[in-house]
Amino acid sequence: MSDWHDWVEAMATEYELDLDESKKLTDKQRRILESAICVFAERGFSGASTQLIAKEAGVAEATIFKHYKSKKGLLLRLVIPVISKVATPYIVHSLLDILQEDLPIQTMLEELYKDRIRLVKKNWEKVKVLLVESMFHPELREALEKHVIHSVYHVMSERIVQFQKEGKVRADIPVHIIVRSIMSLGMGYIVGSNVAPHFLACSSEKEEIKWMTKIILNGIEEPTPKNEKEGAD
Amino acid sequence: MSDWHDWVEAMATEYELDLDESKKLTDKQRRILESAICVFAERGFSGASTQLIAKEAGVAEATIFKHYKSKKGLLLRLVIPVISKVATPYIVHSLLDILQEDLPIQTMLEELYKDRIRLVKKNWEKVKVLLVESMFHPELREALEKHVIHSVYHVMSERIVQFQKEGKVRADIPVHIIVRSIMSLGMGYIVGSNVAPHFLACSSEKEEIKWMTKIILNGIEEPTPKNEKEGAD
Amino acid sequence: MSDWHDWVEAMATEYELDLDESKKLTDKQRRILESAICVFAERGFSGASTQLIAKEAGVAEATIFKHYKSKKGLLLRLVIPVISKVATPYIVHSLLDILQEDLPIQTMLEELYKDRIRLVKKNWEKVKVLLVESMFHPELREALEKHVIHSVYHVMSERIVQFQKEGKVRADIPVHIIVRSIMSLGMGYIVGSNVAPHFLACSSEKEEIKWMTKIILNGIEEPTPKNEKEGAD
Amino acid sequence: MSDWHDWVEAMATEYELDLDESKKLTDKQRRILESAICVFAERGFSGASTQLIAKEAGVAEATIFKHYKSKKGLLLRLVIPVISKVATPYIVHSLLDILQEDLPIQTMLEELYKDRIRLVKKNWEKVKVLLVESMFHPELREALEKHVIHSVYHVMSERIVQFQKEGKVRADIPVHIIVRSIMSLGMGYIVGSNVAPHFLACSSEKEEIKWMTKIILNGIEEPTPKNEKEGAD
DNA sequence: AATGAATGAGAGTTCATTCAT
DNA sequence: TATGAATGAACTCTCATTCAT
Repeated sequence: MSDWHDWVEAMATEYELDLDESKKLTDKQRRILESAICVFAERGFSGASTQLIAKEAGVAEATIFKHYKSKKGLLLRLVIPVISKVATPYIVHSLLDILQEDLPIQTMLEELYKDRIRLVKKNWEKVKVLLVESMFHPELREALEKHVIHSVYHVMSERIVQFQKEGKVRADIPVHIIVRSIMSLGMGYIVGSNVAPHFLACSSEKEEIKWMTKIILNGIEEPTPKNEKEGAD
Repeated sequence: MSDWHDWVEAMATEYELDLDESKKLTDKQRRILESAICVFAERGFSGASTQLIAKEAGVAEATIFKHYKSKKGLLLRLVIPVISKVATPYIVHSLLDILQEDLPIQTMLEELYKDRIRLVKKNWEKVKVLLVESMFHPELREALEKHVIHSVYHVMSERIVQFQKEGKVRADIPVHIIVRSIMSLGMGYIVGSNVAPHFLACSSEKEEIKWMTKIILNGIEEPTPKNEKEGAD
Repeated sequence: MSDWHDWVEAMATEYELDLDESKKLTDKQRRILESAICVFAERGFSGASTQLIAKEAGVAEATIFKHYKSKKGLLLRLVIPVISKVATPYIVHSLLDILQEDLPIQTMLEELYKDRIRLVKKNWEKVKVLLVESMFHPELREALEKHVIHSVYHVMSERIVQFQKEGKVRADIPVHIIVRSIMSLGMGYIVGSNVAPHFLACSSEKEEIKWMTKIILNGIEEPTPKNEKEGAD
Repeated sequence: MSDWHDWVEAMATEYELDLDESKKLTDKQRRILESAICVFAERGFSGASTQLIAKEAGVAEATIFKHYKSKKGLLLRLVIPVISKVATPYIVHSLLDILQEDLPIQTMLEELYKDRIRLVKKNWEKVKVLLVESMFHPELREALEKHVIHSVYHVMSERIVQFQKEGKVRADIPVHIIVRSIMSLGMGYIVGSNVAPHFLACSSEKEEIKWMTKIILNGIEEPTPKNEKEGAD
């Protein structure tokens, strides 16, 4: 949380972005951004041409370059906010909100999933662009890793450790695996509901979240009331 | 499992691929393929230039087109085998091998993870290309969905249902959620170990698999011996 | 005469041509067109490279494609006007002007030749391109046939029939042969004067036209001495 | 008629052609030639690719170059014979045969047309290639002009002059115009029957020839027995 | 005699970007 | 501010041709 701000600034400066949202976007600027999100999401950064973005936005190609200096600048203009404004501080903050509330684990997890899933679904196109392009642009990858993943991991693992100390989470499981598992189920749901919603994510969101939480907490195994379940193993 | 063969044939025909592996590849052909995997994985399909692929392979650009007719043909030549030869029949087959062996769940899951993870890790670059490009090429997406995801889902869900009937898996959890959760944890591990291995996947593979399996089976919650944990639910 | 308009529109649309001449051509656009006519005429469509056309026009190659979308579009931009604007309506119109004036046959033919020859000579390069390329581009061939040849043939044959009815043209000769013969002599002169002017077309144009007309009307045979048909000549 | 032989030799040498027909063509050689004629006729020299020619001939591309050294050599191999073997000596010879037979003009013209038309129709594809390509290859144009056109013109004009002296052809018409007219009608028929046979050449060949001859000899004008037809002019 | 493999040169076309207006 | 015109560089792909076998 200390240096993403620098990175954002540096990127914004390098690509001459104006990140001050108070200077409200003109109509054309907004249309360019929307068009760009859409085209990037559909064809990827390299596959998108400024020509097409301009056409979809209903502006001249040159206009894009008046505002964003370069194609990559346009990408960053879309993606930096996801990292800087939306992602990191907001994530961490709202995460902390939830984590610090001293809720029972189950409620906490449910809130967590509900919140995260809503967030990602609302920004799905942007998130998709960010995830895909972070594979091909090292700066993006690093920023994503360092700021988003790391900080999320950080706050979550701290809370998990606390839960372990409180005897509410099994202390023998390595923390990183617990954190990763929680995240994996969430991502799995989102990806599944975008890739094959009809059989990978076919219940209501509420149901899905309930079960994901249950599985994380109690696993899928039928509890064998009296005798040890793994006796035969 | 019935028509992926047609799709593969159709694609191969459209892009004039010779899928008969018995016709051994020339040295140059092999180098082209290797170079292509590498460059596609690094920069994505659109971002990769045939010029660069040729240079890395140490051949003339024209040579690529003598063998693969078009850039997209080259992509498919890499990616179709992952779907057709490696993915579908192999996955299903080896999956069935494991699923039908009538092992206890835990062993089965461990075997499953071990096998799948090894498979994906071995072909990670190809898999990465396939996953990313399936976002931008509808034919790929459809093939992946229809043949790989669907068939894997199919065989797995059948086995889960069977476990449920045998009273070994909780029958109240919807099958699709169970299947997705198993897959999610696996993918989460693989992605994590490629994205941020130092904190998302820092144990030995064996350890990781062991814990993933445990979590899936028993969850993370500390069993509270006396009172029922789900009493409040 | 009913559907050439559609064809022209369709072609113009397919190749994104702006046929509205009121939007005056840029200087560069004009130079591109001139260069293209010249290069196509010299080397044929396939033999001409956009690179050369660009060089001769003194513009960048990319500029050509900004204006004409494709090489074939450029060809059509040259050739459609010959069919649409110059050829069909103009030909028919001016043909009708001449044919309807109720001139004696000889004057009519002379006017016809004079007019047609001037027209074709002025646009010789374009016409040459059109003729040659219509051999290799079916759409062109069809348009040429359907619209130019057919409509010219139509108006001419009607007039000839009328002449035949008036007893001014021998009624036993099939009309199509008469029309073709008139056209043949004209084309023969034009081609001859372009191929071997020094011995195939070595008189003044006026002379040539006079004699062509005479031959069509009275043939070349020496009238058999008894009754003078051209006694006054 | 003196130096076409040199030209042919020079060309043959330059392109390493073996013109000695006694060395019978292998099956593949023949297939290459046939394929080449066909492809050149369909797409023009520049538009034809050796790849396509090879494919249509059912041989490897390299095989073409074993036999003909270069693409242009292949063209000349097709086209030189039309000029050298078929065209010039044969034309002149058979022309002379006809011209010298001392037939009445009408019979002579009919024979001429019949003979020429048969010849051209039989070799139409080759002739088409020759005509079109002579527009783009100066050597071809010169050879065609110098040897074919010139020599044909030469023998024909001599015969016409003779007819004029004999009082069988009007002496006031310039010879070149007469020759050109005869050729024009013939070419007009051939072109017409290839371009728009249904309305430009819709009678039987015999009929067509009969009328062409009639028109050349007596024109199309209705003989007006008593009063002067051009009194009003 | 015939070919599969290979290629340098160049084809047409698109790219992101600049600039005068 | 916004754009039409323009472009150099790079793109995918095809060309005629060579060479080892």
